[in-house]
Amino acid sequence: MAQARTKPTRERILDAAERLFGERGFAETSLREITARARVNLAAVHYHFGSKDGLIAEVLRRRLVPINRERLALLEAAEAEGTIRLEAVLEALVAPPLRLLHGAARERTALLRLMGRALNEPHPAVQAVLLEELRPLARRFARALERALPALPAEERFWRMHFCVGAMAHTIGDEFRLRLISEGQCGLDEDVERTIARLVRFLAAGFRAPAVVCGEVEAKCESL
Amino acid sequence: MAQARTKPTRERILDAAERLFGERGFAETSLREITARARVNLAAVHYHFGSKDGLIAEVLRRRLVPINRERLALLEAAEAEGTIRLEAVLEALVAPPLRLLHGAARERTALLRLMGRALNEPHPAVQAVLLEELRPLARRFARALERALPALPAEERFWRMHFCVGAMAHTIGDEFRLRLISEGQCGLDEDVERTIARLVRFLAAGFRAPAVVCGEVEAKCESL
DNA sequence: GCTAGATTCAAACGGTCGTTTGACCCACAC
DNA sequence: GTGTGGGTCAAACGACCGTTTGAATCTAGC
Repeated sequence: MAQARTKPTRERILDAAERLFGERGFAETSLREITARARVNLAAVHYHFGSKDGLIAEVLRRRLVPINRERLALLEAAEAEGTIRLEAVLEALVAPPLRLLHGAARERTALLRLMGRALNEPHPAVQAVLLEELRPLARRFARALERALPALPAEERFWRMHFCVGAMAHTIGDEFRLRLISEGQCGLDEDVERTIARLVRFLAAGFRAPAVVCGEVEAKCESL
Repeated sequence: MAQARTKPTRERILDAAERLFGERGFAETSLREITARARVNLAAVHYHFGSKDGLIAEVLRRRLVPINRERLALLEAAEAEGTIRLEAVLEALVAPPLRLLHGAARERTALLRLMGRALNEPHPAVQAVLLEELRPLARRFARALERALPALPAEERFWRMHFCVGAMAHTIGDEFRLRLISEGQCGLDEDVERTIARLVRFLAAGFRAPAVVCGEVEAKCESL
């Protein structure tokens, strides 16, 4: 903590904001709470970030950019092999954010709840950052999945990517409900690599399921 | 609309609140916006609901209670047969909220984004309602899944329920990102029953995947 | 027609919010 | 020493928030 005192103001604000946004939400956290926790003057936020929206965007970017860089690196490594393994693609998508759970124990729940929740935040400043950071990534992964599953119809592939993102975001952002479901038997404090393996296996099996074809809907009860 | 004018104040408030909460979020929507849209006096909110938190809780309950009633009805119907089919259990969970998409076209996005997002809302009033309404439901479904998949280790089952909830919530709440991923090729406006079939098949395949066992994590790259 | 209770109304309350201002501090170049 | 500019500070601004009040209005029952 002796070091924390000498940290530059800008980072102290980001750290405090990340923590409080994660615990309480963006709109429910005031700049006064953030600057009080960071032991910094209220006006410093506007000096360094321009506005509250600017701070929100920077809080998100600070974590999202390295995560996405690692995702792309893992994806390229997976593509370097001759054939693309579905599991490798999925792991490239879900592992980087989950591995951040190994960071400082105090910060981790706040940070990750924040990231998981940001996906569903209607706030325009939040959506703008996510759109900018995630759009090229989505295109890259869509192409990789197409190569890994050439037989799967495009429509079905998109829907399954959608399901996949939901499962990942919920895993990242909402440990609480897992504990509720399992009545305390499961939690994110178990080995992270095992959690990743569980998620990847679940998703891979879903992606490999036979596609739902036209005319099948009415008959699905009998056919399954 | 001639009828809408004669609707009781209480329902006019709920309708307007549902719409605005869905579009903008709970904290970002003021009671003044809600009462203005409902063409109702500001104080009517406190007369009918006690407080803004009371209104939020009622907005959620109005949709959640019938959905959960239908979920339980479908689940009991599925259990009435001798053996529990996994697909029937999953459909009982995901179909009721998705079928609400058939309601009035204007309202649907707002309503469902609201429900999907509420899961990740840290606001205490929101969490209290969800906890109360979802806890008994989670226990019922956990038992049904145990019967449908007796060979699956409990730990793995809980994790997969978690993944499942995430995929469902994201499907319900975030059509926007699906359109983004698919570059406009997919959307929730396709046949709802087919969407349900897609989701159920994806989830069922995930649930049926072999469990991740101890000691497997390090070797998973080679074994898969 | 009158009363009692339920509902609606305009107006204001105190508080908190994001933002702005202008003075102040201090390290460093000249 | 002096000026300069990046950074910090306390204080205030106007706007908007959820909530409260007390009178006005409506609706039944007698």
